[in-house]
Amino acid sequence: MTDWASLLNPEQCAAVTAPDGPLLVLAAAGTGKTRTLTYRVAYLMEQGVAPHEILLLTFTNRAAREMLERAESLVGPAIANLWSGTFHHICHRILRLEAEALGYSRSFVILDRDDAQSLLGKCLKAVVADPKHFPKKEVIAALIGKAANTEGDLRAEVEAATFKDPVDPEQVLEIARRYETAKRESNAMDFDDLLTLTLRLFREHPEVQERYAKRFRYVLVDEYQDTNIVQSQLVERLARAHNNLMAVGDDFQCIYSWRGANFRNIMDFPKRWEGCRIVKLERNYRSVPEVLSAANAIIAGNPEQFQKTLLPTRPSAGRKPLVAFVRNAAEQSQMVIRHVQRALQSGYRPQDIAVLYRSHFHVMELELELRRLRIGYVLTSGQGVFESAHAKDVIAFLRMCSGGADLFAFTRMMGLLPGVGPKTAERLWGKLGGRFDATLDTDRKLLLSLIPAKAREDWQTIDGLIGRYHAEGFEENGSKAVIAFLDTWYEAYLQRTYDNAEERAADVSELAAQLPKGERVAEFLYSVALMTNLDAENAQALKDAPGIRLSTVHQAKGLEWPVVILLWCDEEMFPSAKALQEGDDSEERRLFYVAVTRAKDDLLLCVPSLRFLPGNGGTLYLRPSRFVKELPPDLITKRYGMY
DNA sequence: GTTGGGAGAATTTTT
DNA sequence: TTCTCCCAAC
Repeated sequence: MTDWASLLNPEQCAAVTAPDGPLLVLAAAGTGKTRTLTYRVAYLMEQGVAPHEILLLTFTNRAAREMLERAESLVGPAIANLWSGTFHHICHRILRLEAEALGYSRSFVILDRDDAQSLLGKCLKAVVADPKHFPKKEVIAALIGKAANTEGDLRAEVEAATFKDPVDPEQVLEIARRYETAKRESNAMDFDDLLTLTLRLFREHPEVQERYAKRFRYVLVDEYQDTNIVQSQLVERLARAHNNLMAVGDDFQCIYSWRGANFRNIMDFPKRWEGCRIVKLERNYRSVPEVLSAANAIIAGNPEQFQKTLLPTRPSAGRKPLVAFVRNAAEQSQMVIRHVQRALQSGYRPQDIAVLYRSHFHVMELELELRRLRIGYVLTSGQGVFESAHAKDVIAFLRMCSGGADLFAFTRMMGLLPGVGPKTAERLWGKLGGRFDATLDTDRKLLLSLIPAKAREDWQTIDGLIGRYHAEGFEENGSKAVIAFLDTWYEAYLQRTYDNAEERAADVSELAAQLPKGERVAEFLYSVALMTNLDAENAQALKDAPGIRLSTVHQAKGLEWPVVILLWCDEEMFPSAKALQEGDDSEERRLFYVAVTRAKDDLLLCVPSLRFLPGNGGTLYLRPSRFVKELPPDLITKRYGMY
């Protein structure tokens, strides 16, 4: 028997060893949330709960992986039978088994954002006569997504939104209907569908719901403050029968309400789950007191919250957070680089240092400067590895080779051929009868005969690759397939299409190297749409790679570094002007709080006063962020100009 | 129908 | 500066 009390502080121990029933753990930043969750898993297993009876839901893939790793070190390889992952992953896993109950085939494809939006764009064009005076597909996509994630009414969403030109809600509804139909006809689901269709599956098929609810006798949810209505209903349906629900979260760190996350879910948890135990974790093991004081001051500005104060356990560092007022982006970059050099001199490793920012574009100048000076960095934000055109081409190729191709992969692949565009691709797909199975010689011969003369030679090469794919067992070794594709045909395509062909080819080689070993290509393809740049096989390598870290604050959630530098602490930048249009600044403040609480020892806030606008040479004067101004002067050190 | 050039717009956060 | 969309030429 494990002596839990000796391994955990009293509050953590209370959470870990809590009896059956609903449990809410309010875990402030850096108070051992992950530790508590993983020990809870270990505790349950020691009590005789089988791993396959436990469901562990997280918000990011990284959190899921980290928790599994840590749990494995406690309980050993049996942990493999535990279902853990993001809501999207778990729903995906369920739908792969149950999709037929919803009228989908089990081999449905997942549309990533680009695919989903271009499909939506087609529907929009079919409905709207004058697209110039109609919101763009991105805007419509956002409205549809908002309605889906909040179980809301699309018409109400449209009526509540403001547009340049008046918008007829009927048209938006019609676009949404067509989009639904289009997805169904092509056996495709977008990200939101993974959640909403699983919920519908449970609603319409109580026996399926019951099967999963029975199986998962214990449901554990991380980052509960960032769940949306659909997610909380899914949890409810899985856990209501047995009440063994553990929700862990911090209302201070709710930063995804723009995606439908509703921190009411955590605020109302005690009401919805009668007899729920509440445990507060407030002892912070991460940061020095100087950082915590600043964090507490920032979050105090928000009205509605569970009262929690970060209590320091570490000794003082004798150094307050530094607020550096600099002139512009160039000076900010210099400041960052000097700060990094100082940190390195005092013994930190590059990977101990993180530069955080509100939006991707905030880091552009710094990135260029780091590159110029050949300072190593790891950028974990921006376009994902799998989102670039060349990566998607390669994945489309794999999809064509491995089992039955889907419309989206087919269209993409055909579009690469000379003289073939969307219309021809559509026609070909129609003539194939809406299917293509690369394992069938008849399908391959038919397609080869249908390809227009102009593209025939290219397609013959690729068709040969498809033949080799099956003859040489590439299905078991995806990287061989990718390399063969690149060498035989794709590199030449890149050369004639892009001016940065070498870069892209190198990317593809890298991708080939990253393909999971020992996994069938089909398995990889199923979930590739749910992977982000953080989830590639080399995640571990990335974790240990040298170089300072550059990341958005959102992506930094759950992580920590000894030294944290925050860029662009200015009005309009952080808080972002766009976000303020949506409502009050409380979410931006929570986001700022998340940024500050990532720092263990040392925090630098950069406040440039001037920004060059994109385009031709305009400049904009910036005022220091309200979040900086709100910091009591005695908690920080101010510095004007460079070191 | 496809492709490439040119004009125009634009920078929030993620599964 | 970079991507996206639209139009005109093939």
